[in-house]
Amino acid sequence: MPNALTRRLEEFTQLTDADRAELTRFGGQSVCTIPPRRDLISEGTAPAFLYLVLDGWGSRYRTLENGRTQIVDFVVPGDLCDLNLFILDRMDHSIGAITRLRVAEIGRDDFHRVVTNFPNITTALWWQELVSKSIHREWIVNVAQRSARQRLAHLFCEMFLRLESVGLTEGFTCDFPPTQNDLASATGLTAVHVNRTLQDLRADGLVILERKRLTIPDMSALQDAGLFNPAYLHHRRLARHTDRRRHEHR
Amino acid sequence: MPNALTRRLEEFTQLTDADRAELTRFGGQSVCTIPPRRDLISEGTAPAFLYLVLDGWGSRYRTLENGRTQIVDFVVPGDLCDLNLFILDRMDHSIGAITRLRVAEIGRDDFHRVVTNFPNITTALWWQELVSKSIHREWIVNVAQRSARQRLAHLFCEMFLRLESVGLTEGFTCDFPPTQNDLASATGLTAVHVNRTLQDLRADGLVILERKRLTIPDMSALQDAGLFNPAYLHHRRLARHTDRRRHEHR
DNA sequence: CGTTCAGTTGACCATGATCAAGAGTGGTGG
DNA sequence: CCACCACTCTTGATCATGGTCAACTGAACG
Repeated sequence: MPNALTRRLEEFTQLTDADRAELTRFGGQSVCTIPPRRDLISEGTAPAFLYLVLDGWGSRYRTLENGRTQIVDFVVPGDLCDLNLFILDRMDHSIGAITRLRVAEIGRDDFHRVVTNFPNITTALWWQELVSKSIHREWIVNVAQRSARQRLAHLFCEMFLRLESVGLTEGFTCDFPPTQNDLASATGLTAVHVNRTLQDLRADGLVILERKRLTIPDMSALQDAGLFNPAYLHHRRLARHTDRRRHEHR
Repeated sequence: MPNALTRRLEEFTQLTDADRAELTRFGGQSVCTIPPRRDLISEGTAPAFLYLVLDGWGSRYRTLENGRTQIVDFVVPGDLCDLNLFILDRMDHSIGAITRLRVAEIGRDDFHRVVTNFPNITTALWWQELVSKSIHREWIVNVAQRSARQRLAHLFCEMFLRLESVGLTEGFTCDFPPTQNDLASATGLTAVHVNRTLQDLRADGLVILERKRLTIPDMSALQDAGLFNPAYLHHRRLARHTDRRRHEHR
Protein backbone atom coordinates (compact mmCIF):
# COMPACT_ATOMS: atom_id res chain seq x y z
CA MET A 1 0.00 0.00 0.00
CA PRO A 2 1.50 3.33 -1.06
CA ASN A 3 2.06 6.04 1.51
CA ALA A 4 -0.08 9.14 1.67
CA LEU A 5 2.39 11.46 -0.04
CA THR A 6 2.72 9.12 -3.00
CA ARG A 7 -1.04 8.89 -3.33
CA ARG A 8 -1.37 12.65 -3.18
CA LEU A 9 1.27 13.34 -5.78
CA GLU A 10 -0.28 10.77 -8.08
CA GLU A 11 -3.38 12.94 -8.11
CA PHE A 12 -1.22 15.14 -10.25
CA THR A 13 1.17 13.01 -12.25
CA GLN A 14 2.11 9.46 -13.00
CA LEU A 15 5.24 8.58 -11.04
CA THR A 16 7.85 6.02 -12.06
CA ASP A 17 8.83 3.10 -9.84
CA ALA A 18 12.05 4.94 -9.03
CA ASP A 19 10.03 7.98 -7.95
CA ARG A 20 7.86 5.84 -5.73
CA ALA A 21 10.82 4.12 -4.17
CA GLU A 22 12.34 7.51 -3.41
CA LEU A 23 9.13 8.76 -1.82
CA THR A 24 8.94 5.63 0.31
CA ARG A 25 12.47 6.33 1.56
CA PHE A 26 11.28 9.84 2.39
CA GLY A 27 8.76 8.58 4.87
CA GLY A 28 10.93 5.85 6.30
CA GLN A 29 13.68 7.77 7.98
CA SER A 30 13.85 9.60 11.32
CA VAL A 31 10.18 9.48 12.18
CA CYS A 32 9.19 11.42 15.25
CA THR A 33 6.02 11.82 17.26
CA ILE A 34 4.42 15.00 18.56
CA PRO A 35 1.83 14.78 21.35
CA PRO A 36 -1.58 16.40 20.86
CA ARG A 37 -1.80 20.18 21.24
CA ARG A 38 1.94 20.69 21.00
CA ASP A 39 3.59 22.77 18.26
CA LEU A 40 5.50 21.00 15.53
CA ILE A 41 6.82 24.33 14.25
CA SER A 42 6.40 27.73 15.88
CA GLU A 43 5.95 31.12 14.28
CA GLY A 44 9.20 33.06 14.07
CA THR A 45 11.50 30.04 14.06
CA ALA A 46 13.52 28.63 11.16
CA PRO A 47 13.17 24.86 11.51
CA ALA A 48 16.00 22.63 10.28
CA PHE A 49 13.77 20.02 8.71
CA LEU A 50 11.04 19.64 6.21
CA TYR A 51 8.31 17.54 7.82
CA LEU A 52 6.14 15.01 6.08
CA VAL A 53 2.98 14.16 8.00
CA LEU A 54 2.55 10.40 8.21
CA ASP A 55 -0.29 10.11 10.65
CA GLY A 56 -2.64 12.38 12.58
CA TRP A 57 -4.08 15.86 12.13
CA GLY A 58 -2.51 19.25 12.70
CA SER A 59 -3.35 22.87 12.04
CA ARG A 60 -1.58 25.82 10.53
CA TYR A 61 -2.41 28.86 12.56
CA ARG A 62 -1.54 32.50 13.01
CA THR A 63 -1.59 34.33 16.32
CA LEU A 64 -2.81 37.92 16.39
CA GLU A 65 -1.50 40.78 18.43
CA ASN A 66 -4.63 40.56 20.57
CA GLY A 67 -3.93 36.95 21.47
CA ARG A 68 -6.60 35.31 19.32
CA THR A 69 -5.57 32.60 16.94
CA GLN A 70 -6.82 31.74 13.50
CA ILE A 71 -6.42 28.34 11.89
CA VAL A 72 -5.60 28.94 8.23
CA ASP A 73 -5.48 25.31 7.16
CA PHE A 74 -5.59 21.79 8.49
CA VAL A 75 -2.68 19.44 7.96
CA VAL A 76 -3.35 15.78 7.26
CA PRO A 77 -1.23 12.76 6.22
CA GLY A 78 0.64 13.39 2.98
CA ASP A 79 1.01 17.11 3.65
CA LEU A 80 4.43 18.75 3.85
CA CYS A 81 5.51 21.42 6.36
CA ASP A 82 7.03 23.51 4.89
CA LEU A 83 8.59 23.81 1.49
CA ASN A 84 9.18 27.50 2.08
CA LEU A 85 11.64 26.50 4.77
CA PHE A 86 14.52 26.57 2.34
CA ILE A 87 13.49 29.87 0.81
CA LEU A 88 11.87 32.12 3.39
CA ASP A 89 13.82 33.33 6.39
CA ARG A 90 11.47 32.30 9.17
CA MET A 91 8.03 30.82 9.65
CA ASP A 92 5.23 33.36 9.49
CA HIS A 93 2.82 30.93 11.14
CA SER A 94 2.83 27.89 13.40
CA ILE A 95 1.96 24.24 12.91
CA GLY A 96 0.31 22.60 15.89
CA ALA A 97 -0.68 19.00 16.52
CA ILE A 98 -4.39 18.32 16.94
CA THR A 99 -4.02 14.59 17.52
CA ARG A 100 -0.81 12.75 18.18
CA LEU A 101 1.20 13.49 15.06
CA ARG A 102 3.70 11.19 13.40
CA VAL A 103 6.03 13.02 11.04
CA ALA A 104 9.13 12.17 9.01
CA GLU A 105 12.00 14.63 9.20
CA ILE A 106 13.55 15.38 5.84
CA GLY A 107 16.93 17.07 5.91
CA ARG A 108 18.15 19.74 3.54
CA ASP A 109 20.49 17.28 1.83
CA ASP A 110 17.82 14.68 1.21
CA PHE A 111 15.54 17.33 -0.14
CA HIS A 112 18.19 18.67 -2.47
CA ARG A 113 19.00 15.22 -3.76
CA VAL A 114 15.36 14.81 -4.71
CA VAL A 115 15.14 18.21 -6.37
CA THR A 116 18.25 17.44 -8.41
CA ASN A 117 17.54 13.85 -9.39
CA PHE A 118 13.78 13.48 -9.48
CA PRO A 119 12.20 16.16 -11.66
CA ASN A 120 8.86 14.35 -11.57
CA ILE A 121 8.71 14.55 -7.82
CA THR A 122 9.94 18.14 -7.80
CA THR A 123 7.19 19.27 -10.12
CA ALA A 124 4.66 17.31 -8.12
CA LEU A 125 5.83 18.99 -4.92
CA TRP A 126 5.32 22.40 -6.49
CA TRP A 127 1.93 21.24 -7.68
CA GLN A 128 1.06 20.41 -4.08
CA GLU A 129 2.30 23.83 -3.00
CA LEU A 130 0.11 25.56 -5.60
CA VAL A 131 -2.93 23.50 -4.68
CA SER A 132 -2.51 24.44 -1.07
CA LYS A 133 -2.34 28.07 -2.16
CA SER A 134 -5.61 27.56 -3.99
CA ILE A 135 -7.06 26.13 -0.79
CA HIS A 136 -5.99 29.30 1.00
CA ARG A 137 -7.94 31.33 -1.54
CA GLU A 138 -10.99 29.20 -0.97
CA TRP A 139 -10.72 29.75 2.76
CA ILE A 140 -10.69 33.50 2.19
CA VAL A 141 -13.92 33.10 0.26
CA ASN A 142 -15.29 30.82 2.93
CA VAL A 143 -14.86 33.18 5.85
CA ALA A 144 -15.64 36.31 3.84
CA GLN A 145 -18.75 35.28 1.95
CA ARG A 146 -20.45 32.27 3.47
CA SER A 147 -22.84 31.97 6.41
CA ALA A 148 -21.91 29.93 9.46
CA ARG A 149 -23.84 26.96 8.14
CA GLN A 150 -22.24 27.19 4.72
CA ARG A 151 -18.76 27.57 6.18
CA LEU A 152 -19.02 24.41 8.22
CA ALA A 153 -20.62 22.42 5.41
CA HIS A 154 -17.87 23.62 3.09
CA LEU A 155 -15.14 22.65 5.51
CA PHE A 156 -16.55 19.15 5.94
CA CYS A 157 -16.69 18.67 2.17
CA GLU A 158 -13.14 19.87 1.70
CA MET A 159 -11.57 17.80 4.43
CA PHE A 160 -13.45 14.70 3.41
CA LEU A 161 -12.22 14.95 -0.18
CA ARG A 162 -8.69 15.71 0.94
CA LEU A 163 -8.68 12.64 3.13
CA GLU A 164 -10.21 10.57 0.39
CA SER A 165 -7.40 11.55 -1.97
CA VAL A 166 -4.91 9.96 0.41
CA GLY A 167 -7.04 6.90 1.07
CA LEU A 168 -8.14 7.75 4.59
CA THR A 169 -11.89 7.39 4.15
CA GLU A 170 -14.15 4.39 4.33
CA GLY A 171 -17.25 4.94 2.27
CA PHE A 172 -18.54 8.31 3.44
CA THR A 173 -16.89 8.15 6.82
CA CYS A 174 -13.55 9.46 8.05
CA ASP A 175 -11.73 10.48 11.19
CA PHE A 176 -12.42 14.06 12.17
CA PRO A 177 -10.52 15.00 15.34
CA PRO A 178 -10.84 18.84 15.46
CA THR A 179 -12.80 20.09 18.45
CA GLN A 180 -15.58 22.61 18.12
CA ASN A 181 -13.03 25.15 19.28
CA ASP A 182 -10.80 24.22 16.37
CA LEU A 183 -13.71 24.48 13.98
CA ALA A 184 -14.50 27.91 15.40
CA SER A 185 -10.94 29.06 14.89
CA ALA A 186 -10.89 27.70 11.34
CA THR A 187 -14.16 29.31 10.29
CA GLY A 188 -13.87 32.64 12.10
CA LEU A 189 -16.87 31.85 14.30
CA THR A 190 -17.20 31.41 18.04
CA ALA A 191 -17.31 27.95 19.56
CA VAL A 192 -20.81 28.65 20.83
CA HIS A 193 -22.06 29.41 17.38
CA VAL A 194 -20.28 26.43 15.87
CA ASN A 195 -22.05 24.27 18.41
CA ARG A 196 -25.48 25.58 17.49
CA THR A 197 -24.81 25.46 13.77
CA LEU A 198 -23.55 21.91 14.03
CA GLN A 199 -26.77 20.94 15.72
CA ASP A 200 -28.66 22.38 12.78
CA LEU A 201 -26.58 20.44 10.29
CA ARG A 202 -27.10 17.28 12.29
CA ALA A 203 -30.82 17.89 12.62
CA ASP A 204 -31.04 18.26 8.85
CA GLY A 205 -29.23 14.97 8.40
CA LEU A 206 -26.34 16.59 6.55
CA VAL A 207 -23.55 15.36 8.81
CA ILE A 208 -23.08 12.78 11.50
CA LEU A 209 -20.22 13.80 13.76
CA GLU A 210 -19.60 11.86 16.94
CA ARG A 211 -16.60 10.47 18.78
CA LYS A 212 -14.29 12.24 16.33
CA ARG A 213 -15.77 10.42 13.35
CA LEU A 214 -17.49 12.20 10.48
CA THR A 215 -20.09 10.60 8.23
CA ILE A 216 -21.64 12.39 5.28
CA PRO A 217 -24.96 10.70 4.47
CA ASP A 218 -25.57 12.74 1.30
CA MET A 219 -22.48 14.32 -0.21
CA SER A 220 -24.37 16.16 -2.89
CA ALA A 221 -26.73 17.73 -0.36
CA LEU A 222 -23.82 18.81 1.82
CA GLN A 223 -22.05 20.35 -1.15
CA ASP A 224 -25.17 22.33 -1.92
CA ALA A 225 -25.45 23.43 1.69
CA GLY A 226 -21.87 24.71 1.59
CA LEU A 227 -21.83 26.15 -1.94
CA PHE A 228 -19.00 23.72 -2.45
CA ASN A 229 -17.32 23.27 -5.82
CA PRO A 230 -14.33 20.92 -5.68
CA ALA A 231 -12.51 22.42 -8.68
CA TYR A 232 -10.12 24.36 -6.46
CA LEU A 233 -8.68 21.13 -5.06
CA HIS A 234 -7.35 20.24 -8.53
CA HIS A 235 -7.82 16.54 -7.99
CA ARG A 236 -7.63 14.53 -11.17
CA ARG A 237 -9.94 11.89 -9.85
CA LEU A 238 -12.76 13.96 -8.52
CA ALA A 239 -15.45 12.69 -10.84
CA ARG A 240 -16.95 10.53 -8.12
CA HIS A 241 -18.41 13.02 -5.71
CA THR A 242 -18.61 15.97 -8.01
CA ASP A 243 -22.10 17.29 -8.24
CA ARG A 244 -22.93 17.58 -11.93
CA ARG A 245 -25.56 20.23 -11.21
CA ARG A 246 -22.82 22.59 -10.16
CA HIS A 247 -22.24 23.85 -13.65
CA GLU A 248 -25.80 24.85 -14.44
CA HIS A 249 -25.69 28.16 -12.60
CA ARG A 250 -24.54 31.32 -14.34
CA MET B 1 15.76 52.86 -13.00
CA PRO B 2 15.02 49.14 -12.53
CA ASN B 3 11.62 47.73 -13.37
CA ALA B 4 9.17 46.69 -10.70
CA LEU B 5 9.84 42.96 -10.94
CA THR B 6 13.55 43.47 -10.50
CA ARG B 7 12.95 45.65 -7.47
CA ARG B 8 10.63 43.10 -5.97
CA LEU B 9 12.96 40.17 -6.45
CA GLU B 10 15.81 42.14 -4.95
CA GLU B 11 13.80 42.26 -1.75
CA PHE B 12 14.79 38.65 -1.57
CA THR B 13 18.18 38.18 -3.15
CA GLN B 14 21.04 40.01 -4.75
CA LEU B 15 20.80 39.61 -8.51
CA THR B 16 23.72 39.66 -10.92
CA ASP B 17 23.91 42.08 -13.84
CA ALA B 18 23.06 39.17 -16.14
CA ASP B 19 19.97 38.43 -14.05
CA ARG B 20 18.89 42.04 -14.25
CA ALA B 21 19.42 42.19 -17.97
CA GLU B 22 17.29 39.08 -18.38
CA LEU B 23 14.51 40.53 -16.25
CA THR B 24 14.56 43.70 -18.27
CA ARG B 25 14.09 41.64 -21.43
CA PHE B 26 11.18 39.98 -19.68
CA GLY B 27 9.30 43.22 -19.42
CA GLY B 28 10.28 44.52 -22.84
CA GLN B 29 8.56 42.13 -25.18
CA SER B 30 4.96 41.85 -26.36
CA VAL B 31 3.42 44.32 -24.01
CA CYS B 32 -0.34 44.51 -24.13
CA THR B 33 -2.95 46.71 -22.52
CA ILE B 34 -6.19 45.72 -20.81
CA PRO B 35 -8.92 48.33 -20.29
CA PRO B 36 -10.34 48.89 -16.79
CA ARG B 37 -12.82 46.33 -15.50
CA ARG B 38 -11.98 43.74 -18.11
CA ASP B 39 -10.59 40.29 -17.28
CA LEU B 40 -6.95 39.56 -18.00
CA ILE B 41 -7.50 35.88 -17.19
CA SER B 42 -10.83 34.18 -16.51
CA GLU B 43 -11.61 31.33 -14.16
CA GLY B 44 -11.72 27.96 -15.91
CA THR B 45 -9.39 28.91 -18.76
CA ALA B 46 -5.80 27.80 -19.35
CA PRO B 47 -4.02 30.93 -20.56
CA ALA B 48 -1.05 30.55 -22.92
CA PHE B 49 1.07 33.20 -21.31
CA LEU B 50 2.55 34.15 -18.03
CA TYR B 51 1.78 37.83 -17.45
CA LEU B 52 4.00 40.32 -15.76
CA VAL B 53 2.17 43.42 -14.56
CA LEU B 54 4.03 46.53 -15.66
CA ASP B 55 1.55 49.23 -14.81
CA GLY B 56 -1.86 49.56 -13.15
CA TRP B 57 -3.86 47.64 -10.56
CA GLY B 58 -5.82 44.41 -10.88
CA SER B 59 -7.59 41.96 -8.61
CA ARG B 60 -7.63 38.24 -8.20
CA TYR B 61 -11.15 37.14 -7.51
CA ARG B 62 -13.34 34.11 -7.14
CA THR B 63 -16.98 33.95 -8.16
CA LEU B 64 -19.40 32.00 -5.98
CA GLU B 65 -22.28 29.84 -7.05
CA ASN B 66 -24.62 32.52 -5.75
CA GLY B 67 -23.10 35.15 -8.02
CA ARG B 68 -21.19 37.13 -5.42
CA THR B 69 -17.51 37.72 -5.98
CA GLN B 70 -14.65 37.85 -3.54
CA ILE B 71 -11.36 39.57 -4.22
CA VAL B 72 -8.64 37.37 -2.76
CA ASP B 73 -5.69 39.62 -3.59
CA PHE B 74 -4.77 42.77 -5.43
CA VAL B 75 -2.28 42.69 -8.26
CA VAL B 76 0.20 45.55 -8.67
CA PRO B 77 3.24 46.23 -10.85
CA GLY B 78 5.91 43.56 -10.44
CA ASP B 79 3.38 40.80 -9.75
CA LEU B 80 3.17 37.73 -11.95
CA CYS B 81 0.00 36.00 -13.17
CA ASP B 82 0.33 33.06 -12.86
CA LEU B 83 3.24 30.78 -12.21
CA ASN B 84 0.84 27.89 -11.70
CA LEU B 85 -0.05 28.21 -15.36
CA PHE B 86 2.54 25.65 -16.32
CA ILE B 87 1.58 23.24 -13.56
CA LEU B 88 -2.13 23.39 -12.83
CA ASP B 89 -4.66 22.45 -15.47
CA ARG B 90 -6.84 25.52 -15.43
CA MET B 91 -7.28 28.75 -13.50
CA ASP B 92 -9.34 28.37 -10.35
CA HIS B 93 -9.87 32.14 -10.14
CA SER B 94 -9.89 35.20 -12.40
CA ILE B 95 -7.67 38.23 -12.75
CA GLY B 96 -9.48 41.45 -13.54
CA ALA B 97 -8.19 44.90 -14.36
CA ILE B 98 -9.10 47.66 -11.92
CA THR B 99 -7.33 50.43 -13.82
CA ARG B 100 -5.97 50.21 -17.31
CA LEU B 101 -3.43 47.42 -17.01
CA ARG B 102 -0.18 47.14 -18.95
CA VAL B 103 1.22 43.61 -18.91
CA ALA B 104 4.09 41.78 -20.60
CA GLU B 105 3.29 38.39 -22.09
CA ILE B 106 5.90 35.78 -21.30
CA GLY B 107 5.74 32.62 -23.36
CA ARG B 108 6.40 29.11 -22.18
CA ASP B 109 9.74 29.02 -23.98
CA ASP B 110 11.01 32.25 -22.51
CA PHE B 111 9.97 31.10 -19.09
CA HIS B 112 11.73 27.77 -19.49
CA ARG B 113 14.89 29.46 -20.66
CA VAL B 114 14.93 31.47 -17.49
CA VAL B 115 14.24 28.49 -15.28
CA THR B 116 17.07 26.58 -16.91
CA ASN B 117 19.69 29.31 -17.12
CA PHE B 118 18.99 31.68 -14.26
CA PRO B 119 18.77 29.81 -10.97
CA ASN B 120 18.88 33.08 -9.04
CA ILE B 121 15.78 34.32 -10.78
CA THR B 122 14.04 30.98 -10.49
CA THR B 123 14.51 30.86 -6.75
CA ALA B 124 13.42 34.46 -6.49
CA LEU B 125 10.26 33.69 -8.46
CA TRP B 126 9.40 30.88 -6.06
CA TRP B 127 10.11 33.23 -3.20
CA GLN B 128 7.55 35.61 -4.66
CA GLU B 129 5.08 32.75 -4.96
CA LEU B 130 5.57 31.79 -1.34
CA VAL B 131 5.24 35.35 -0.15
CA SER B 132 1.97 35.69 -1.99
CA LYS B 133 0.82 32.51 -0.28
CA SER B 134 1.71 34.09 3.03
CA ILE B 135 -0.37 37.11 2.02
CA HIS B 136 -3.29 34.78 1.37
CA ARG B 137 -2.96 33.48 4.92
CA GLU B 138 -2.98 36.99 6.27
CA TRP B 139 -6.16 37.75 4.32
CA ILE B 140 -7.82 34.73 5.93
CA VAL B 141 -6.90 36.18 9.30
CA ASN B 142 -8.05 39.61 8.20
CA VAL B 143 -11.58 38.64 7.20
CA ALA B 144 -11.97 36.04 9.94
CA GLN B 145 -10.72 37.90 12.98
CA ARG B 146 -10.63 41.63 12.48
CA SER B 147 -13.36 44.26 12.73
CA ALA B 148 -14.36 46.31 9.72
CA ARG B 149 -12.14 49.17 10.84
CA GLN B 150 -9.19 46.88 11.43
CA ARG B 151 -9.65 45.13 8.09
CA LEU B 152 -9.51 48.35 6.13
CA ALA B 153 -6.60 49.74 8.12
CA HIS B 154 -4.75 46.48 7.59
CA LEU B 155 -5.40 46.51 3.87
CA PHE B 156 -4.12 50.07 3.52
CA CYS B 157 -0.93 49.17 5.38
CA GLU B 158 -0.32 46.10 3.28
CA MET B 159 -0.88 47.71 -0.07
CA PHE B 160 1.20 50.73 0.83
CA LEU B 161 4.17 48.59 1.81
CA ARG B 162 3.78 46.39 -1.26
CA LEU B 163 3.81 49.45 -3.49
CA GLU B 164 6.73 50.89 -1.61
CA SER B 165 8.74 47.75 -2.25
CA VAL B 166 8.43 48.35 -5.99
CA GLY B 167 9.10 52.06 -5.74
CA LEU B 168 5.58 53.29 -6.36
CA THR B 169 5.17 55.52 -3.32
CA GLU B 170 6.15 59.11 -2.73
CA GLY B 171 6.63 59.75 0.95
CA PHE B 172 3.49 58.39 2.55
CA THR B 173 1.35 58.74 -0.53
CA CYS B 174 0.53 56.30 -3.30
CA ASP B 175 -2.05 55.62 -5.98
CA PHE B 176 -5.01 53.70 -4.69
CA PRO B 177 -7.55 53.04 -7.45
CA PRO B 178 -9.90 50.41 -5.92
CA THR B 179 -13.45 51.66 -5.49
CA GLN B 180 -15.35 51.24 -2.26
CA ASN B 181 -17.06 48.33 -3.96
CA ASP B 182 -13.67 46.72 -4.53
CA LEU B 183 -12.70 47.33 -0.94
CA ALA B 184 -15.95 45.72 0.16
CA SER B 185 -15.29 42.69 -1.97
CA ALA B 186 -11.74 42.41 -0.66
CA THR B 187 -12.66 42.68 3.00
CA GLY B 188 -15.87 40.68 3.04
CA LEU B 189 -17.93 43.74 3.95
CA THR B 190 -20.69 45.59 2.12
CA ALA B 191 -19.96 48.76 0.21
CA VAL B 192 -22.26 50.69 2.54
CA HIS B 193 -20.34 49.60 5.58
CA VAL B 194 -16.99 50.26 3.91
CA ASN B 195 -18.19 53.77 3.23
CA ARG B 196 -19.11 54.41 6.85
CA THR B 197 -15.95 52.79 8.19
CA LEU B 198 -13.80 54.82 5.82
CA GLN B 199 -15.42 57.96 7.13
CA ASP B 200 -14.42 56.92 10.64
CA LEU B 201 -10.83 56.31 9.60
CA ARG B 202 -10.75 59.68 7.86
CA ALA B 203 -12.31 61.43 10.83
CA ASP B 204 -9.62 59.95 13.06
CA GLY B 205 -6.93 61.21 10.71
CA LEU B 206 -5.66 57.72 9.97
CA VAL B 207 -6.02 57.85 6.20
CA ILE B 208 -6.53 60.46 3.54
CA LEU B 209 -8.13 58.88 0.50
CA GLU B 210 -9.34 61.10 -2.29
CA ARG B 211 -9.22 61.08 -6.05
CA LYS B 212 -7.72 57.58 -5.99
CA ARG B 213 -4.74 58.73 -3.96
CA LEU B 214 -3.97 57.37 -0.51
CA THR B 215 -1.96 59.24 2.11
CA ILE B 216 -1.06 57.75 5.48
CA PRO B 217 -0.32 60.60 7.88
CA ASP B 218 0.84 58.32 10.70
CA MET B 219 1.89 54.85 9.61
CA SER B 220 2.47 53.62 13.10
CA ALA B 221 -1.01 54.66 14.21
CA LEU B 222 -2.58 52.99 11.19
CA GLN B 223 -0.67 49.79 11.88
CA ASP B 224 -2.00 49.81 15.42
CA ALA B 225 -5.52 50.42 14.18
CA GLY B 226 -5.22 47.41 11.88
CA LEU B 227 -3.28 45.07 14.17
CA PHE B 228 -0.78 45.09 11.35
CA ASN B 229 2.53 43.30 11.61
CA PRO B 230 4.54 43.38 8.37
CA ALA B 231 6.50 40.18 9.03
CA TYR B 232 4.29 38.16 6.71
CA LEU B 233 5.39 40.24 3.72
CA HIS B 234 8.94 38.93 4.15
CA HIS B 235 10.51 42.15 2.94
CA ARG B 236 14.18 42.42 3.68
CA ARG B 237 14.06 46.17 3.86
CA LEU B 238 11.13 46.69 6.13
CA ALA B 239 12.99 48.33 8.96
CA ARG B 240 11.71 51.75 7.95
CA HIS B 241 8.04 51.59 8.73
CA THR B 242 8.07 48.70 11.12
CA ASP B 243 6.60 49.67 14.42
CA ARG B 244 9.11 48.68 17.08
CA ARG B 245 6.34 48.53 19.67
CA ARG B 246 4.89 45.55 17.88
CA HIS B 247 7.00 43.05 19.76
CA GLU B 248 6.12 44.13 23.26
CA HIS B 249 2.80 42.33 23.42
CA ARG B 250 2.56 38.75 24.66
C1' DC C 1 -25.93 66.98 -21.27
C1' DG C 2 -27.67 62.78 -20.00
C1' DT C 3 -26.35 58.25 -18.49
C1' DT C 4 -23.74 55.49 -15.63
C1' DC C 5 -21.07 54.48 -11.79
C1' DA C 6 -19.12 55.82 -7.28
C1' DG C 7 -20.04 57.67 -3.08
C1' DT C 8 -23.30 58.91 0.75
C1' DT C 9 -27.09 58.76 4.13
C1' DG C 10 -31.01 56.81 6.84
C1' DA C 11 -34.01 53.25 8.89
C1' DC C 12 -34.41 48.77 10.15
C1' DC C 13 -32.98 44.07 10.78
C1' DA C 14 -30.33 39.52 11.44
C1' DT C 15 -26.44 36.92 12.05
C1' DG C 16 -23.43 35.75 15.06
C1' DA C 17 -20.74 37.57 19.44
C1' DT C 18 -20.53 37.86 24.32
C1' DC C 19 -21.23 36.43 28.95
C1' DA C 20 -22.42 32.99 32.07
C1' DA C 21 -23.39 28.69 33.87
C1' DG C 22 -23.86 23.83 33.85
C1' DA C 23 -23.35 18.83 32.01
C1' DG C 24 -20.66 15.29 30.05
C1' DT C 25 -16.09 13.14 29.27
C1' DG C 26 -11.46 11.67 29.84
C1' DG C 27 -7.18 11.44 31.94
C1' DT C 28 -4.28 11.57 36.25
C1' DG C 29 -2.67 10.63 40.58
C1' DG C 30 -3.62 9.32 45.31
C1' DC D 1 -10.91 2.36 42.23
C1' DC D 2 -12.23 6.68 43.07
C1' DA D 3 -11.70 11.76 43.25
C1' DC D 4 -10.44 15.51 40.99
C1' DC D 5 -9.31 18.51 37.31
C1' DA D 6 -9.41 20.09 32.80
C1' DC D 7 -11.46 20.28 28.64
C1' DT D 8 -15.27 19.79 25.46
C1' DC D 9 -19.89 20.34 24.63
C1' DT D 10 -24.33 22.47 25.55
C1' DT D 11 -27.92 25.91 26.64
C1' DG D 12 -29.91 30.51 27.66
C1' DA D 13 -30.18 35.58 27.61
C1' DT D 14 -28.66 39.72 25.79
C1' DC D 15 -26.14 42.66 22.71
C1' DA D 16 -23.61 44.73 18.66
C1' DT D 17 -21.50 44.58 14.40
C1' DG D 18 -22.42 44.82 10.11
C1' DG D 19 -26.18 43.60 6.40
C1' DT D 20 -30.20 44.95 3.69
C1' DC D 21 -33.08 48.04 1.26
C1' DA D 22 -33.89 52.33 -0.67
C1' DA D 23 -33.15 56.83 -2.11
C1' DC D 24 -30.27 60.60 -3.34
C1' DT D 25 -25.92 63.28 -4.65
C1' DG D 26 -21.93 64.01 -7.21
C1' DA D 27 -18.49 63.13 -10.60
C1' DA D 28 -16.85 61.29 -15.03
C1' DC D 29 -17.23 60.39 -19.67
C1' DG D 30 -19.20 59.76 -24.01
